[in-house]
Amino acid sequence: MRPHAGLPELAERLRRCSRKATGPRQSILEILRRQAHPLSIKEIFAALPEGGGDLATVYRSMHLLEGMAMVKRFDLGDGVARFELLVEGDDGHHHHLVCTRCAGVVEIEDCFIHELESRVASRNGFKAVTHKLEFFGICPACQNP
Amino acid sequence: MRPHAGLPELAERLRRCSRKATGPRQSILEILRRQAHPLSIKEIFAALPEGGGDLATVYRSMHLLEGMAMVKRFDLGDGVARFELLVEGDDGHHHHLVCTRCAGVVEIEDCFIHELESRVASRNGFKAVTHKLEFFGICPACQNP
DNA sequence: GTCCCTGCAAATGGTTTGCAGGCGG
DNA sequence: CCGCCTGCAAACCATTTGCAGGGAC
Repeated sequence: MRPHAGLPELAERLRRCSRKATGPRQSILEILRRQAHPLSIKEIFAALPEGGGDLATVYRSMHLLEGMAMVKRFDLGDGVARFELLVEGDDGHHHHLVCTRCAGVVEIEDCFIHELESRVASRNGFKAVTHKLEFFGICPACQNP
Repeated sequence: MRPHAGLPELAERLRRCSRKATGPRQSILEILRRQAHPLSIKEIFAALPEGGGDLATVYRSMHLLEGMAMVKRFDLGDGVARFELLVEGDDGHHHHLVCTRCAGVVEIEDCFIHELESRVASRNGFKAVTHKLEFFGICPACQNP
């Protein structure tokens, strides 16, 4: 995976879209930049510096960043949205293997479904077909308590 | 797909687990029995006969039925749980192709992921690995408005 | 100076729960 | 009869929104 851009470059990407590189937004991007795994809104909010932003602001920021394709939203099936920072120009398509005991997450690099995707699309006459796929299981650490 | 059991047989399955075959539960099973596609709680509730049950009762019933493996829960990514009736002894594993415009659902019979599943499991040392996979696209009807 | 953003608080929508009475087995 | 179930209402949790003041450019 390509390394993420530095904070100044991320801020630049915001300004390029006539969006403001405000304090809370830079904090959020910095938090995501340090994380290999998807973070929930609550986790991001908790990692914010003291008084560094409001929960509603985090929600609004994630919406904005998602719309700009600067972050990608993942649904790990527990009713909580999670986000990962995107490398510019990458669509961030990949999957996760989630431990159902400790909620730990492993990134799965390969995506093996694109061929199936086109088969599913043509068989049913659908266009613009995408997919969501996540794996669940019990991680090594949780197998021996 | 094997046809679903009749209502008496479904009621029998409840009693076998010392659960009561009450009015609301039978109504819910009857509604699901007629449906090929997953139904949301709201949809089930709306299909109930006049005064045939409370919304909370539907939630509680779906929980119970899911625990008994009489229904399967699906998450189509819109924050609403949906349910399908299960044939006894079947785990109901399959996937859906969802139209992002009209929310129509096509059932995808084959599951082609089980081999990948074991590969993902052994590579990462996980046990009991399962997966969730749903496809999204634009259905034929919605392509020509 | 102009809008975009923020903080606060209240609203929303899906889902869960506490409680007292009711019905199935 | 006993305990599982139900209806009603209130609680919960993630997320969204209205509003007025404040800051980035």
